[in-house]
Amino acid sequence: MKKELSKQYSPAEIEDRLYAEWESKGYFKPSDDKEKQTYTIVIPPPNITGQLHMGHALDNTLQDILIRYKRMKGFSTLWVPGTDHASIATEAKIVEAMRKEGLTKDDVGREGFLQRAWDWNDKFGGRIVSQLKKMGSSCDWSRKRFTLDEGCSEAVKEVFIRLYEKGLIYRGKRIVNWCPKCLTTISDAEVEYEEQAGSFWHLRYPFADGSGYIELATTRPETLLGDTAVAVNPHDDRYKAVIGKKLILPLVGREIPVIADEYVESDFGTGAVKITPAHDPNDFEVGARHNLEIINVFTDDAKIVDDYPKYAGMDRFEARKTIVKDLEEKGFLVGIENYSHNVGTCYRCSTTIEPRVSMQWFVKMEDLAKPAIKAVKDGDIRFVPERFEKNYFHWMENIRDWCISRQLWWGHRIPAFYCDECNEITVTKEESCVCPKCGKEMRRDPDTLDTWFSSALWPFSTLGWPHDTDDLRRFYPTNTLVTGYDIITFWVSRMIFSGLEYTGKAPFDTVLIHGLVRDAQGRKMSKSLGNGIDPLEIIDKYGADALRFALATGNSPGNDMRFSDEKIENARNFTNKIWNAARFVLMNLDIENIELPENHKLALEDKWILSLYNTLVKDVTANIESFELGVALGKLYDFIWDIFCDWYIELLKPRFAAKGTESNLVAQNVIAYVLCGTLKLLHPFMPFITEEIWQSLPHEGDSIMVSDYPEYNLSLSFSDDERKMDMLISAIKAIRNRRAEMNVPPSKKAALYIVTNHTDVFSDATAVFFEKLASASHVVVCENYSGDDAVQIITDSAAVYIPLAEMVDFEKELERLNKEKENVLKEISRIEGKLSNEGFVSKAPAAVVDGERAKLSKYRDTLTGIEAAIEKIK
RNA sequence: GAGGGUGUAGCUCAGUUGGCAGAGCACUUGCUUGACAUGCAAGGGGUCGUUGGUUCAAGUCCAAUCAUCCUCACCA
Repeated sequence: MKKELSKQYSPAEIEDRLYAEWESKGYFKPSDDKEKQTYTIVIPPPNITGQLHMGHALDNTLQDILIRYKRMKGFSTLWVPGTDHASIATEAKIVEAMRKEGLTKDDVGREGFLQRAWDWNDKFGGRIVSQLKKMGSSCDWSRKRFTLDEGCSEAVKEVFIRLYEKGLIYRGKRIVNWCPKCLTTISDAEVEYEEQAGSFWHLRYPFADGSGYIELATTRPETLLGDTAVAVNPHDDRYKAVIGKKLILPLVGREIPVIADEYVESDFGTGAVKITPAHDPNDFEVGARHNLEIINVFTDDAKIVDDYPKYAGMDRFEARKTIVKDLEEKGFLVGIENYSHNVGTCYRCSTTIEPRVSMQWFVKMEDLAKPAIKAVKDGDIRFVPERFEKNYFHWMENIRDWCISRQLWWGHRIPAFYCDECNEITVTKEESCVCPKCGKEMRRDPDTLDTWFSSALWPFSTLGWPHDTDDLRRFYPTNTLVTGYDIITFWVSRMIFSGLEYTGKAPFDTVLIHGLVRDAQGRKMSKSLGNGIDPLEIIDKYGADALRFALATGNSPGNDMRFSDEKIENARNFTNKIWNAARFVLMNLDIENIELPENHKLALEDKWILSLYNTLVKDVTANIESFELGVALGKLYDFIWDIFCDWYIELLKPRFAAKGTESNLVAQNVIAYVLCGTLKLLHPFMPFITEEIWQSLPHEGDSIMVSDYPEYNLSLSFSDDERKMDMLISAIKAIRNRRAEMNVPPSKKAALYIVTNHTDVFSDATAVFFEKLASASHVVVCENYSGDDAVQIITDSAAVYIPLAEMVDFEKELERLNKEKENVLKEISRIEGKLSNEGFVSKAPAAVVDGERAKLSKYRDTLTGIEAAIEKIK
């Protein structure tokens, strides 16, 4: 049972071994007992393109804390793992890899391309899984899923068909965001706007009848080729007369009308706007209202189309220069103004988005959004912290239809078929079909679905939906969703409306939001900056527990955090501290079983540590229940380091030296009991080290991870003894303090005379503490001290005299005492002021008032002591 | 344009329901004290951004203001 432990903790030796044991024993799977209450988390599936980064490390640490806690609390827990095919990101990587081989998508064809994509998944999908295992994540790997596996694909088809039949999915010619590099549409949510310095070109368009010009301004002169009108505000007096007149489009020569539309703001620019329905979302709407022609001027990759021979094949930015030059030469350019404006870019490749009119599939959002808003308003789902509900509402209340078709191959192919003969559309789960009207073989839509369409179904598709499986009945709805604030709109909101629409239930009850992990300077970690930190390197160097500690401690929900060397070193030091505390305990342990502390004749310090431990159990439990994981971990840190190590272990050393005594036996039982319980409290946060130590201690059961979580126990609450121990501790600290002030080395032992009313506390039994911890040669508790030439240390419960007269400068000592007296008097008058305030005494809770009274009496005792000391010196 | 976050020790950040301001790192001093120098002990260092308000009591609640960061929308 007992092992020799090395002086320094070496995580590398134990982590992989323990993880393999846990997994092989099936601890990650839910309990077989189907009556047990369940607790379920689905993992935010990492993309198969990447490897684990610090964001994942944080996200999964938090999930593992929750799932391990609930497992120990007796829930049947399930953490469903999996990966996301990440259509656009993966496809871009494969295209890039092929480019290096000199190949294009068309060269290898759809089948060939998909083969490459699956190969990619085999190669990289598994890597992220092994990285999650390194973190200690207790996922049920037997239930691992992939957004593109058979089951998820079936769920996607089912949803598509249901929505189509309900009229909530439609196909339409709309203006969409087109990425000319990725060669696909992207949704509104996937567009990132960035401020760019640009120009405002003032142009003039001549009237067809030769009666002068109308002046307008544009940031995109190259789209002039597709202009089909110029719009003004109907109430703009400057232009009322010209509404309906024709203009000649410069360079092109086409006749276009002047139209009136409320969209135009009279006081912006010249009050006249060129309208290009094919290449601007607002213009598209104006065009629709006025029945304007839609003239597309760009190819897929944003080059000018062949219809304009002079510019054909030019890139849009090159065309801009040429067109501006031509306009200038022909006298249509009035001037150029510097102008900074927001430009939409692709969230994957940062290429400037080209709005483009095309036939796409959309999800009609209005009806889906309403119940999703209600579920959060009603509290069926809550966000932690709550403030993110506002973001959610804002997004949901202003939602526009969701463009779901993507011109990509890697993804769920849209289950729609078209008849080239009679234009019939059929939506079906089948892989091919013939036209129900004319019997001709139908052509399948070549496009795939937005990758978020499948991740929106993740909480239930992973459990077997649309089939009514055991897992779905047992584990759905899930409980907590843990994710970063950056994907609330992309993912969380879509899971909520999807869950409500297809299963009739909110997919989870709580959304725990965390922030970003930034570098030590507070910068976002990114590839381009090269400031990313690899969690696996950290694990190799410091261990997974240290990494988990560094990520979980001092972090509060929804807030960004910095990751730094100091933080991880502190975490590593903490693991080492725990290791050595355990090592000390084991060195002094010869009991085979830990007996409950109630059965023993407990010493003061035993009751004190048990009482503090008991409070810790209550606090940590409450903090975890309310998702204050950082606070809970902070309390564990303080208890282990400051209370357990720095005090209790030190207090016990004399008893451990006295082998074979009853007191020694009691000490063994109490310290083992407290250590064991504390390890359990810490286990969800730091699973490896706690398991390794727990296995070395006397224990029942096979693993700490399936042991019972400690419960608050009223019979371990000893408030009197806490107070008594505090008297001793503050006396010891005061003595140390004085000795340090006087530069007395610890090796210089001195006699202590303690004058006190609390002879039950300052007694023969506790004298040894002063010898061990306050450098006392011997301790005398007496009614009063009559010897002269002593250093006097006054606490609220005792006056301590150290005959060290030769080391003390009396004048300095008097000065110090007077200063201390002044401080105490200040405190006394502060509290007296408070207590003489009628409002405070009558309105504040009795406990607070009593607390103040007790403090006052302590300070008065201290004052008496100080005054006596001053008297003595004089 | 709309919404939100943050502002606490030199630095990075906690601070749960309002009840005497905390940690880590850094700094000063002293310690090879029988688990740990990845350690022990003692210490210095804060008008809790600013101004008002509510309250017996405000870092905490309210209002305003300054600084800073973010999200959403977007006017050509």
